[in-house]
Amino acid sequence: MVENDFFRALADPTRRAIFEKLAAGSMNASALRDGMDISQPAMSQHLAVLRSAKLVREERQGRFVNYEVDPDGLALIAQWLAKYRAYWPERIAALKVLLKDMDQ
Amino acid sequence: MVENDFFRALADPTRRAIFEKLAAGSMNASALRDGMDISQPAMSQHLAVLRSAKLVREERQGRFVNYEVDPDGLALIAQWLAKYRAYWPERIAALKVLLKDMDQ
DNA sequence: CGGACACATAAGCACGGACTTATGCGATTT
DNA sequence: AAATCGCATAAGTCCGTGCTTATGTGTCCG
Repeated sequence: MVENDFFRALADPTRRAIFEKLAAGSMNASALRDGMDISQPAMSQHLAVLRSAKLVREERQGRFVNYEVDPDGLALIAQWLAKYRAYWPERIAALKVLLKDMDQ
Repeated sequence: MVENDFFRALADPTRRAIFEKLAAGSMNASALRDGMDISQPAMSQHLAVLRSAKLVREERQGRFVNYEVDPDGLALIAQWLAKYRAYWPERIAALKVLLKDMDQ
């Protein structure tokens, strides 16, 4: 189940912090670590979870692995959210119109 | 932290099933149970988690408690998603325009 | 008024998941 | 070629969390 993946992946605050950092600009695993007080294996494991949730994708560059945000995961979240657009508050009701394009 | 709440709440497949059921129509806790193979206390605990995440809200009716989808939670998810609209695939890029209304 | 009902809460348990230390594997450097 | 570096994986530990059984609280009905 795909939904299980991205919700579970983002349920962890550390992984959300990693994701936010990558959203500000792609970087490798070591660069992600500094300023985060997290061990190297822990970072590697978090990235594996984010990867399997399609929230992040890797690109090998020599002995470095560059990570960046994967739009696929965000699209999956948007699709999940779109299923419940009937309940969205009026403030963002205008979204309904546009999301019709997404469905087909 | 609010994000922590709704992501963690939806990370559990049983709670997502409950939420989907409520999205199809509001009902009380007992009605939610049948066809779900879940004990009464478990359902009550799940509903408490969904409630604190603002994904669901209750409305007491006599000795029954009617539950329904709370738009606030969905709005919070939409807001979170909006932060990363720079990475959305082209297919739903049109959303960017509309989401500007949501930010302000 | 007393019992049944709908639901919430308490307490205990078992399992998953996030961490640790240790090690493996490619790639680069000297 | 050997050492080092960047990262992944293995194995073990600890804690959060989802379940259970038991009980509490409030509401309806006979």
